[in-house]
Amino acid sequence: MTSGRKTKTPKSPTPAPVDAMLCFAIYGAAHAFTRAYKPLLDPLGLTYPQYLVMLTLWEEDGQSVKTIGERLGLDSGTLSPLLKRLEQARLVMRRRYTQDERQVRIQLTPKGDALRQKAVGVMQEIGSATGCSLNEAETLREGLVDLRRRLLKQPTT
Amino acid sequence: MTSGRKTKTPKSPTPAPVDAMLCFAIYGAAHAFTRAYKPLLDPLGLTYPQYLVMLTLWEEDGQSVKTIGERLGLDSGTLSPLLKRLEQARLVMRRRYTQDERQVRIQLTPKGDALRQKAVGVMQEIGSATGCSLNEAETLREGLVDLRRRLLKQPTT
DNA sequence: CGCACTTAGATTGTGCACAATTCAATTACC
DNA sequence: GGTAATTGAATTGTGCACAATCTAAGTGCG
Repeated sequence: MTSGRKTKTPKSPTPAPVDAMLCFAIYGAAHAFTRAYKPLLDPLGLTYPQYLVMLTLWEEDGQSVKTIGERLGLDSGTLSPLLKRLEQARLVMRRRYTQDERQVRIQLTPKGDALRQKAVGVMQEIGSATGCSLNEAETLREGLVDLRRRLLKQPTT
Repeated sequence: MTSGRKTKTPKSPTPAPVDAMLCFAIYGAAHAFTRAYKPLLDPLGLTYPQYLVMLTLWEEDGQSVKTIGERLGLDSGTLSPLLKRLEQARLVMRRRYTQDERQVRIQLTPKGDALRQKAVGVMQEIGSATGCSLNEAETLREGLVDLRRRLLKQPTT
């Protein structure tokens, strides 16, 4: 309540900035996450988006590009070069399915699978960095997932 | 303790993915926001980060690049080209301060100031697209701001 | 078969994001 | 005054993100 923000330019209508503040907050939190992960991921040779892709593969190996894209909300234009870099780093292999040669199956190499061990430490450090209880984190997560679903549901009109 | 999430590949240790899920959620929500804004911002000729910069200028005109960067958490390497595009679009002007010529003062043009009117509509549409009550939005926002603060507070070791 | 249609990935072009570097202006200290 | 250190922007290089486009493989229907 109160919402005592000082507006310094009262000449034109500046509407209640609640939604603006929410978009600021998400924007800032997303970047903060990326920055917090960076020093932990650098020793592993992974960027943050690459780490997210590896997480999905550690959870289930051998997914197609499309499947990974659906989970992370990314398209092939983003994933193709990213997966190429992971392939160059010898963390994954890319093979066409024999039944349907349009699909590319992404599989962990032994090196990529082994990296999972180190990732465990990363997750723990981030967990402590957030300083959240599991309850807090889960509440926040649910709110975000909900928000995301609602935002994507709009056909834009 | 407990952390009863189902793991699909039990062969290697996949730790409780609570934090991983949170980082997924933030990542996804941030992208969802960008996508939700895109069709609304396209007619204005703004990208989402450009819109955020304009929001800060509508709130307070004549800020330096450094000030804008601190508010949004961006550095000059990101802002310089972005502000140049806004200048090319005749939405802002860039002038050096006379007292300290190292600083660049970003000022709205009449066109940039006028755009504020249309932005009001954008904010309202997004507000309804989220389908959140103001309370929900505010709770979520506070959680994110908190999280961000804690993440950034780590000196990384 | 032959043709339109759909789908999976890859490619191209624009723009954001940051680390590292460079440059100029200011400030501090002698 | 003169040199060193600091500060504000800009530049360069790498990588993410998406729209639009393209190719090739699969599918449907006559």
